[in-house]
Amino acid sequence: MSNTQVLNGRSLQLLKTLIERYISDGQPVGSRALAKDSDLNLSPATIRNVMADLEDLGLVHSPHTSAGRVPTVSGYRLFVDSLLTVKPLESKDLTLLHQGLSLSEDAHDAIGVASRLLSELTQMAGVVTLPKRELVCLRHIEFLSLSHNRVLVIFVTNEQEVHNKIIHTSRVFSAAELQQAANYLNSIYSGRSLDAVRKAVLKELQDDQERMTNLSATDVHLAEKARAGKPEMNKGMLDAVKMAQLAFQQDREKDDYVLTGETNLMGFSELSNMERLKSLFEAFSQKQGVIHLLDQCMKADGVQIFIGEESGYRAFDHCSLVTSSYSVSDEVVGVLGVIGPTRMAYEKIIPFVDVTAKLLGAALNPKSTTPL
Amino acid sequence: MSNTQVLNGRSLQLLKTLIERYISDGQPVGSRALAKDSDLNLSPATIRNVMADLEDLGLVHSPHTSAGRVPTVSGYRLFVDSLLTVKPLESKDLTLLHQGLSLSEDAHDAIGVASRLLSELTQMAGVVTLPKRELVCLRHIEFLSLSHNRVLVIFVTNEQEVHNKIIHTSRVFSAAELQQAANYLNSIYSGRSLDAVRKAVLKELQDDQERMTNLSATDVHLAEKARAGKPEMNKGMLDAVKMAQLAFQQDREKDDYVLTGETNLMGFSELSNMERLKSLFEAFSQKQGVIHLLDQCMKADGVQIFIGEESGYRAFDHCSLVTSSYSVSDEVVGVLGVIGPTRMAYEKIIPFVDVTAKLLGAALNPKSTTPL
DNA sequence: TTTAGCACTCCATTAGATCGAGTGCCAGAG
DNA sequence: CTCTGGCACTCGATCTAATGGAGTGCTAAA
Repeated sequence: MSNTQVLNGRSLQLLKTLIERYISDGQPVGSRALAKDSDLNLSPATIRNVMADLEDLGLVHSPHTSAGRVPTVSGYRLFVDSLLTVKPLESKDLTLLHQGLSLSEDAHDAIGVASRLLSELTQMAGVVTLPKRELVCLRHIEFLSLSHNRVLVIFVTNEQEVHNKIIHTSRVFSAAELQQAANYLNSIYSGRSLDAVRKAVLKELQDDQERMTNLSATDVHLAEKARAGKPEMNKGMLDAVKMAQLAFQQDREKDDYVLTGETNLMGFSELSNMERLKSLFEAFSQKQGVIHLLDQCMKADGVQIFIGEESGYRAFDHCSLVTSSYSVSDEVVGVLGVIGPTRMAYEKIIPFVDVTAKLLGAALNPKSTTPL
Repeated sequence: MSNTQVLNGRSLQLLKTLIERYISDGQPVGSRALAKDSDLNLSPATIRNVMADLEDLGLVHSPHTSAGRVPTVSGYRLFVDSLLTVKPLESKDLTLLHQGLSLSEDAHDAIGVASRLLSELTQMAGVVTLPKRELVCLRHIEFLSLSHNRVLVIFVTNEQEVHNKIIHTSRVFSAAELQQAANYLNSIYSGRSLDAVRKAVLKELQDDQERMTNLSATDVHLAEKARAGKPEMNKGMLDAVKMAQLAFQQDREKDDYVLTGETNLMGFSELSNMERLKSLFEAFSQKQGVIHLLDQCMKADGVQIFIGEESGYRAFDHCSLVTSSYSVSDEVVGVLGVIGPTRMAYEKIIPFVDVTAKLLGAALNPKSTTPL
């Protein structure tokens, strides 16, 4: 009984050839074809025995009695984890990537270009998340008074990106007050990450709260102590901090990723089922599911792959997602990848995604971050 | 021979019932069904004769010998132009529209809401163009120095919208210079439409050019004359104007319209053909074709309809587009509409689009435009 | 352990048969 | 002249049966 020694080199090699064949043809692979494709000189009958074993292990699957074999998700998994021989990126593609990304104006532009290149060169869908805010540094903040107690907050980050948001204030502020507040915030928080600013601002407010409580308790000693640590915060500064708090509080950006080339997915037969296609596209426009998936990929750095149902999202059941995180200054700030049918040319896509991530990271690198 | 008097009331009424029936069923309508549906008490045979006439006129069409009749594009056109009895908007929908739009924060928000409501309430795709720049007024402009001779331009418009753009300058400007330039521009151009600003700025530059030429020709007299009209422009102002020119020069916004609910279109059988669907979605993501189409709708005010091939874009061959322009202060500034299969319930969609346009206009109205 | 042979299964394709919806046309009624 | 009933005909849709081929599983022998 071969069960003790099932996953020997030979069966693995056969699995590999089977998957390669299936990826290129899209047809279930029969024992005869496999016998010819593999270098091992085996008869179809032998191959059939091996296939039976692989089927027992859940690595391949027969759509029906007299069809060949098709890889299962576990089969693909084993394949990409240990059987795959990655093909180096074609130099043509490398050139295109390099040119496209090095010419980009600002972060958003670079991300758009990356997404477009991913989708065009792979003929699948390309996706790139926006850099997460923990790693984005504040360069400059500005306030502008609007009508009805509303203030427009504009801030520029280290990636030359401009963000803006409208906040509601408790009273009307004069232009001078706003200017002063901005000056104050710029002097203290410029250069720190958005997330750090958010935390620091919260702390300031808490400290102030405490101080107030203490003062109202007329415990002069404690108030003195609290004040000792840092300079007294005057009314203007407090307003500034409050505004900053409103400005930086968690607003999961509406635009969390850039997706392009979705339409490429409509060409694949495994997605020609309208229901599947619809739920996939709905997932794309609802975004949150996709965001969650991509967030997971950000944790592990390097290339990450979800095959078929592995993602846990029904909409992605017949898709695979190949991602890689990209970094700025050795810190992971985002993820990019390719979405396509489970049957995709992993050996090409993996290095492709890998390189794109590296080049995008390089393009975003604050090479030119001269302070304001 | 009935050819002389073909389009009498009876045949028109039959055409109307046929189209209504076809719109609700999606099946070719036979003479028997039509005989029952219409109030005229006619035998199927008579109906068949009428149908033959309508077919000669190109208003209906038979998919094959023994099928019923289906309206052609001309049939639909006649129907919507003169046969249609519009149904008043359901009050439930009206309420939803009203609530959704009146709560919107800023222009972009309102547009997003409008698009979403259009798609959700019609179960088709909703589209809304951004207001065109001729009607958007500048409220405030600001410059921020970036690295490498780049300057970030931020401007706020009357719709509480913030736009930003990076321009490349010929030399590095100090923060003070930029501040001064912004002050200058704000004092002159604030409150004028973006388009007007663009034109005025161009004129300034031309005038200056002339003055320079004249001066270099040492024709003091002419120079004097040129100078007489307006105060001398100093170096700083010139820089400011040049920067403004860069900032406002035609950049057809990347984001010219907001489209939602595309996935609703995947449910319609007439779009279940993957090729059609793909080319339609490609048109959506390429945008320019759609923009051009919508621009056409902006010329005529009121509801505008493109049925099937009428649009001239192959991708829209099996779709209809019902649009209406929307206005702020009695000026048409944009278009909104619904995209669906040619077989759609025009009698409901038309008033729906009409009302949505009016409500969006109202929501965008500068009710709250207190100056800065 | 591998291989050849054989019976068997199942899909895909084709062809034929049948049914029903609907048309076109004609001849007769109003 | 208009409308209607009747009839032959067309065509799609659906079902059945037949056929071929690809591929398997099992067994027995090398």
